[in-house]
Amino acid sequence: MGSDSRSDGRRKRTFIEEARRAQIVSAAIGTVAEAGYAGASLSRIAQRAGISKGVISYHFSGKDELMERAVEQVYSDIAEFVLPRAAEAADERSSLRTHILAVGEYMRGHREQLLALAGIFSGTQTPEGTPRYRIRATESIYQGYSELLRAGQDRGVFRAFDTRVMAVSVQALIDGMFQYWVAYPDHDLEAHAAEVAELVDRATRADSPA
Amino acid sequence: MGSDSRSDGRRKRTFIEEARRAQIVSAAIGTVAEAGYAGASLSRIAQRAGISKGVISYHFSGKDELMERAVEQVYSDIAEFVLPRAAEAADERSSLRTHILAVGEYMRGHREQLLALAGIFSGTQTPEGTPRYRIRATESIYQGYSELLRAGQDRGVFRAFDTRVMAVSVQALIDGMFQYWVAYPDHDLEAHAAEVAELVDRATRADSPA
Amino acid sequence: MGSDSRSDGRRKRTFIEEARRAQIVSAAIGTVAEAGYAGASLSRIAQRAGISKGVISYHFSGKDELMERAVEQVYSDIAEFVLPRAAEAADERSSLRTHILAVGEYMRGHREQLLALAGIFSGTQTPEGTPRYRIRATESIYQGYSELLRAGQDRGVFRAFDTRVMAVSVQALIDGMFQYWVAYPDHDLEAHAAEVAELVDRATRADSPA
Amino acid sequence: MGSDSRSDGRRKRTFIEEARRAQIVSAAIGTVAEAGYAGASLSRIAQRAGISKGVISYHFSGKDELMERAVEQVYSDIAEFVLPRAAEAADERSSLRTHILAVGEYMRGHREQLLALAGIFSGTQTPEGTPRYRIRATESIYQGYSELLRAGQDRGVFRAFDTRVMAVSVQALIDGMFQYWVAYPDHDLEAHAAEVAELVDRATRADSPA
DNA sequence: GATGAATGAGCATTCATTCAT
DNA sequence: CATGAATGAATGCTCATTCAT
Repeated sequence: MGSDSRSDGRRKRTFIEEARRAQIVSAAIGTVAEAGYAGASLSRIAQRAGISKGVISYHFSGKDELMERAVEQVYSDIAEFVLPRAAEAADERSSLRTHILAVGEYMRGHREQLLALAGIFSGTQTPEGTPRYRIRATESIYQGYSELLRAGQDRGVFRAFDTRVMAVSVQALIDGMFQYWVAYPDHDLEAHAAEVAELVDRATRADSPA
Repeated sequence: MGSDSRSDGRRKRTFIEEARRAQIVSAAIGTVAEAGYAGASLSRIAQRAGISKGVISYHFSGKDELMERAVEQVYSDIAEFVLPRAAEAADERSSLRTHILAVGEYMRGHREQLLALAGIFSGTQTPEGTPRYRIRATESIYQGYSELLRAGQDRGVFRAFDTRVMAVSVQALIDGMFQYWVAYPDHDLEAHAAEVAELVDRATRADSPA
Repeated sequence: MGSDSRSDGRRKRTFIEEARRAQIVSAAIGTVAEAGYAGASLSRIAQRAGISKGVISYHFSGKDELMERAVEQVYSDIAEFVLPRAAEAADERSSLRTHILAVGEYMRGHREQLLALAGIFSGTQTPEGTPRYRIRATESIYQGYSELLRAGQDRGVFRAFDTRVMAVSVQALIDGMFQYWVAYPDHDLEAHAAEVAELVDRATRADSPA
Repeated sequence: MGSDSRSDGRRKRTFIEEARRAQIVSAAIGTVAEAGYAGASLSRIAQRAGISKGVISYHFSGKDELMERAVEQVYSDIAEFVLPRAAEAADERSSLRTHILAVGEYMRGHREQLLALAGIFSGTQTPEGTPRYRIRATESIYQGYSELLRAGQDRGVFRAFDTRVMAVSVQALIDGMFQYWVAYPDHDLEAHAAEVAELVDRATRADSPA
């Protein structure tokens, strides 16, 4: 450690070390998606990555850290897909709608990643102590929505409501859509997303045309 | 078996057997709420119930059956609380709002039960194969909402929308409310429920004042 | 106990008690034949007999005694079938041959009993201490053959050989025939028995036609 | 797996892995011989080997595989002892006799191994379904004898008989000899083997001195 | 006589983790 | 950097047996 440590507590990593980590995280995502969190033992993940079990322990402090990184990975992939699309929207109403539709679109093309996300969230849930990293992850989502909603309220596009609760609700609707799609894979995700977008629009917009 | 079996496949149970089963289910709920699904080993449940591990195996075919019964227990308790209240509502709009508020109210008084429910759902989730009993449980909820929504549509109280998607969405909003409350126990559940009720009302009602 | 005890240590048994015991022994035989010794738990045996587990414990000192009685039962059934037939034989050579053929014949009609016998012998085998009752059971068979063989030797029908070893060998040939039939149920038991009878005859008879 | 697998399905094994496996198999043999199959739990075997229980699971897929390997070990040891001796025999009659005597001789020096063999055979016996590996093991013995017997018949050394039945019978006589010796450890194995060899010779040889 | 409820030891197995090489 | 060998605790479950009713 010593000279390799940084002020933020993270070691400097070589390029090939990062590549190994990415490879392992990817194998972890695939394994959780395929076998569920309970079935995703380190040896199974190692097997899928074509490496030895010890390598995982070498690169990650433990299973927890690995799963945390997997969650981060998926979240950042989603954000990378959704945010640019939402940014193009004309106003907040349109942006909110676009968010929802874009997430639905992303889901359709990345079932495995979403499955892994859900699996990890489920598997690591321990009541009276929602894992730190999970709070961190969802918190940033809530704040993104909250800011959007408040901006819309300020500009008179949205009605008055508790932005925090509304942010939680939007995310809940998206989660619910995903969960339903997991249980019923043939479900029409696009139509569902459109219906949810409409629902949210009606629930949030200023009672306009008085 | 033989002469003890019934046409519905359930054995006749003595009073004291039912009492034991109820006691064990209750211990299971408490343990899952406290330690999460992963931490709710049979021995821990037995310990909490003050009985020997074997007793659980004696009364239940396995951990799966026990957890299934726990879910059933919680669901029927919720229904017992919510349904009578919703039944008194004047019309479907009011009934829907009452549903949401009543569930919120129930949650406040039964955190442990809800925690257990969430823990069991999380812990038994296996991708590509949502457990039969879980589908059964949620399905009945979806159908309840769907019927209410359709009735409201027929009577002109609700606008046109996909009742299935809306049912899933209402349930998702409630789940989200609960999850948020789990992460932030000091959160104002009552206000949250009211906000959700308002959200749903706006999203579903016929655009009356045209 | 007291006044009910007898000099030989066995209690006097009522008629219905004997009936129960016979019923349980029969269920034990059927269960071992069907599920193997390992699969023949007391509860399974009780289930097959249509009684409660406790009844077995009430009538037998334990699983060991029950299995012992089952072995006795099968042995005495076999003897009842074989001995009269062998008794009609003209001389010892003929009697020995008849023994072998009769046992083969009995096997064909009582696969279940033999299966149970083999299962119990297998399941209760503990090296460095062949169970007492098993020694007793086989010992009486060995002695039966030994007497027959010695009588034949005395009368010049059989050649000189160690009668004990020969007795063990005859029984081994029969056991082997049975084991083979278990592994290959379509095997022709009658032909096998005839071949074994011929084998034994050649191995034992006085080298007469010098 | 992947790159470590071979066309025959067996992984390449390091020297030290083979050593551990051999050590564990040896401990398994000793434990079964001493405590019987039922008493040979993995923890007892591990204890005897002076290792942790997990090591067994690490090297073998389960108890079944371990026991299978133990059987293979004993069989190959016996074959290594018996076959060279039998190969020196002048003709088939002599070879058959030598087989029997050599097996008897081997038994005297390897009681533990034979005890284990018998224990495993007994313990894994399940009616209506003799374990695959056991059939394979005995089948190869039967075929060995069958070939020898047929060769002898072809050369006129042996009389006409069903070679399969005779092979089964020879093996049964050897098994019987062993079982008797287990029950009566002081029994004269050498004399017994000689008597069996004589028995078999008389039963099989061409009725020469016509 | 009979029952069903309860016990508790024992089982095979899985797994995250550690460590010498 | 990477490996495979080893650990040992923990899990769900089975079962013969006991005992109050």
